[in-house]
Amino acid sequence: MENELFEQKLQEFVTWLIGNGDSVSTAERRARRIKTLKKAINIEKLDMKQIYSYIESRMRKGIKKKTLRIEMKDLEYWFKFLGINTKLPTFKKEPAPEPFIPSDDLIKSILNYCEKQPNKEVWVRNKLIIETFIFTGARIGELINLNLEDLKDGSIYIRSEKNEKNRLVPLPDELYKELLEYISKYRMNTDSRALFTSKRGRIDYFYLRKIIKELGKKFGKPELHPHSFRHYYATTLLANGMDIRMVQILLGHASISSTQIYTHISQQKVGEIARDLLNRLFRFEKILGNSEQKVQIHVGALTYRDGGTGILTVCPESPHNFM
DNA sequence: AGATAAGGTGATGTTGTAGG
DNA sequence: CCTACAACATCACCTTATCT
Repeated sequence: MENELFEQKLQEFVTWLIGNGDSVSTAERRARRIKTLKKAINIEKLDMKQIYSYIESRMRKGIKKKTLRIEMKDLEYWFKFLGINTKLPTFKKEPAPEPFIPSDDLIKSILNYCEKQPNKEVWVRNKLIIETFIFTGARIGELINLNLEDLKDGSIYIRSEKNEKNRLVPLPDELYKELLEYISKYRMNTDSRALFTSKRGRIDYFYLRKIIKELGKKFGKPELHPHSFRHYYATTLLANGMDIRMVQILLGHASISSTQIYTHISQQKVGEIARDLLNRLFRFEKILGNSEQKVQIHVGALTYRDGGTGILTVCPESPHNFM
């Protein structure tokens, strides 16, 4: 009885949120969270003490601040809906964990495995899905929504459902040919428009995730997931010298700061190169350390701003002067 | 004007179901 | 076993707002 009343109230809350500009799915998610929060705290009236102890117990359980921030925001909306304007605790952003980036070897192994499978309808498709991920940087949602007509003139048109941030990305010639061959020979015609299909129609979000997940596990990398390929795409382009502004366009980022998330690996690469060089310099120091001899090692050419050139040299006795 | 935080929502992990 | 679908809690990506 009381429950029905609450459900009704929640429904009103959802409508209210939508009126305030939330999308349907966000509004429903907020309502669901309020329902969960109701089990732990009094949501009829504001009780800060209770809220603080709730936060404390959640943090003890190891729940991320990000999650708590979302929950507090939802509560704020809820109380606002009830006519209570309040400010609840907020939480500083935590640094994002390192993303998993598949190695070249892992990708080779997986593609090799796909090629060896007898069931061509499934595995030619799976292989091409992975290659499309790797060579376009598409998100899983974008890949699933690809249609036959999106493949044209050696490029693929990636439609982003939200914000109309669509983009045209180039495909390697070979991959383009393989995709055309897949369409004519292996594609299951269970959906009139979808590029990648299963027995029941357009390939399913959950099913595709499972395929990728299990391939990862098969090769000892359970961290692999569809978004890993997007990281691989971006870092490969950056590591091979592509300008970050071009990568931004290819990934469909509105702002460069989003693309910069992908650059840390290239920085790591810079670190490796630097370490390699420093190790060599350090060896010189060991060998020559006791010697009176002063040796200068040329490590590279320099171009000055005025156009002049010089040689960058390092004295092994004090290699730390480098840079 | 560039850094940083907040906010909205898509993505993921987990668990479970079910027909071939 | 394989393919496919679903709910849900939690988290991360990306855009926008805010602050220097």
